Amino acid sequence: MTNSSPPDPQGVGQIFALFNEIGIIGQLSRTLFEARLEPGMTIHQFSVLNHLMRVGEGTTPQRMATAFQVPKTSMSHTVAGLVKRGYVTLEPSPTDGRSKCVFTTEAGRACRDRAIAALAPDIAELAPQLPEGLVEALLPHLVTLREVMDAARD
Amino acid sequence: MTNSSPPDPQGVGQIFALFNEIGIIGQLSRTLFEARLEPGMTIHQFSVLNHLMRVGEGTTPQRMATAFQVPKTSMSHTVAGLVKRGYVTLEPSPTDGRSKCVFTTEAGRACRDRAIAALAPDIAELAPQLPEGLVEALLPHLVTLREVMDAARD
DNA sequence: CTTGATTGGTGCGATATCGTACCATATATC
DNA sequence: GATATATGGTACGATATCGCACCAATCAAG
Repeated sequence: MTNSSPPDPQGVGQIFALFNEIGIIGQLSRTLFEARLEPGMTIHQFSVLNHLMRVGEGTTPQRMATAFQVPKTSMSHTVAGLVKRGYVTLEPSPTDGRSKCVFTTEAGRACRDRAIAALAPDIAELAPQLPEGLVEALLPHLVTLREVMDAARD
Repeated sequence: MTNSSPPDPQGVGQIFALFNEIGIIGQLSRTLFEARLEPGMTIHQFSVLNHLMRVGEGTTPQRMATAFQVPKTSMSHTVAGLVKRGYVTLEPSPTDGRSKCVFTTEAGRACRDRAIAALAPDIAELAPQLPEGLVEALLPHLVTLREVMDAARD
């Protein structure tokens, strides 16, 4: 407990530990996921596919870059990979000559469904090992935490 | 809600959403952290430094690789970076001719303290924006979730 | 309309991640 | 002790991530 500054205004150490746990769990779930995705497919690629289908088709790479909090060059690379696989198409924006718009293809939707189906067994195996009500207890609080952090980045 | 298989044994969709949130928050906090670490320093490098000081000096790279759930080549690379910066030393193991042992140097400890001090203001700024008791509500549940997942990987 | 600042995207180079193959040491079996 | 298997680490190549510089289109002033 690096006890240097005064009194620890409001559980800074606690929040630090919180992010530590979240990071570890994120890493564990990422490894879990990647093992089931089709070879060569990235979590990011899957996430983008998922995002398009959940949030809406036709967003721009830049918007997804900020949504995912990654540099635009990274998003560019991810989208390029999906294009190469034929899972999304990149159309020039009809309203803004600089932008492009991303749409999932039929193959993309199928791929996403396949991926989720491939993931489900692992999750179903994990589920009964979790204490009753744990997920329900965590999820809403995590959502608010994300919302606060999302809003906090000016 | 990919409604393909039968009845969704036990909130598989919920758990999926849970991991989704955790992944996003992890990404947000990673970006937050990286912005404050000294230039060229990775989260992984900081995590290793932190791990050594919290869990114990003298572990082997391989043990840390499994602890962090990353391939051993990645851990090797991370440790090499820390060695190059003079933050850890790699000694041959006295009991096992194959292994090496990792120890933090004085500079390494100083670096870790500096990093935490650099991070604290951001966290302190975030803290008051969080609902009362949120961290306390989340942390224990996240710990058990991590423990279950940790135990689940045979 | 012209100038200057902003914004979306790409090209490129440096570094990180990670799978495969490989080597050395250790452990098990006989 | 000899052989087989397992384990820790490294070398190397392929891909991912990301900062920086650049270009084109938009927007804001004047």
